[in-house]
Amino acid sequence: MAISAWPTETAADALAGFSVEDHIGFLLRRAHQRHVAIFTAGMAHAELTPTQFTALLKTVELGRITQNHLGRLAAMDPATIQGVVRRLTARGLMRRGPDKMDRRTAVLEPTEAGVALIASAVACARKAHEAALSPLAPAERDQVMSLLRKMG
Amino acid sequence: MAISAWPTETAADALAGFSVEDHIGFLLRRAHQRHVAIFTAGMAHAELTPTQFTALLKTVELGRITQNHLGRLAAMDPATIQGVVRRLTARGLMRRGPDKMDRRTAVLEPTEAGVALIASAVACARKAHEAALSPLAPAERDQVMSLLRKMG
DNA sequence: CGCCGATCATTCGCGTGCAAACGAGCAGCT
DNA sequence: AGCTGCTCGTTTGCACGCGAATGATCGGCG
Repeated sequence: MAISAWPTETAADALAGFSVEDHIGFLLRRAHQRHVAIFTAGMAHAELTPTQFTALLKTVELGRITQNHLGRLAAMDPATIQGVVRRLTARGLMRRGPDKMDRRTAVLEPTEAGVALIASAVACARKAHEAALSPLAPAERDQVMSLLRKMG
Repeated sequence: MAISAWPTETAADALAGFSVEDHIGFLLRRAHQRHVAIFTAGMAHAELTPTQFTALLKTVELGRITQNHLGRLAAMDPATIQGVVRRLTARGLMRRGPDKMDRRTAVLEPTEAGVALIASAVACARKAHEAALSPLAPAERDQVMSLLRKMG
């Protein structure tokens, strides 16, 4: 019997049937990379990264919001949102002010420039969304959005 | 007519019907983040990041490979794979040697420690794969893998 | 009132991810 | 031989992303 003649434990055994290309993490990383590339190219004139766009848009939508709260809505931890907000305020796209009720928090609100920029940025984001999904049929686009939402 | 009474251009117009949560980039970023968290937790004992795991696995599979070639297979650009390989070689999981035929390239190969580590790492990666897909039904898992492959 | 756990924001360190620029080496072509 | 264009690998700079630690503040509870 050929099977019993195999070594009991080999690296090949553990690797059998495993391919990185079939790993969900690999596919997610690749798809995300591709979207960032598409988004960045389309957003060239506005110079907003995907995370900066998300943070600024949420701020414009909500008007006044705490930094950590904004981070939770935008799926960024406190350490990350801190840097994003710092870069956006440095560019004059949002403003930070103190909160009279809670001296720990910094309340954020968009500036005129931020509101003005977000309109054209949304248009670019729509195009990036379409471009990233362009390899898929319309029904498939709905599917992948729904499935990713469940995985979130 | 109410419509003609509206302002010609407002930020609200551009934002109408747009929600970051419905943007493919946002969903990809969130799903990817979640997978990295799951993978990292499961790989705690091996101390391999997803990219390090991918690079090491590919090296073990192929035996001898050029750094840039490895990067292409693992979906990392030259600047990124350089850092990944540097950390893996520093930990003694792979080795770099010169190529007699082409003095530009550095040929990589796994060490004994690298081969030994990859076996248990693959088991952890399988678990992370299952855990990341756990919110989905079996048929949906195949769907999302197939769709992400098309988007790659 | 004082204490204590939770929350807010910041900082450090490490690891991706990529554009851009660079020097070295290879191959083909004249 | 020289030239040209390509590839290989590296470095720098910037931007996420997060674990962990820190300090300030808030809230509730005794």
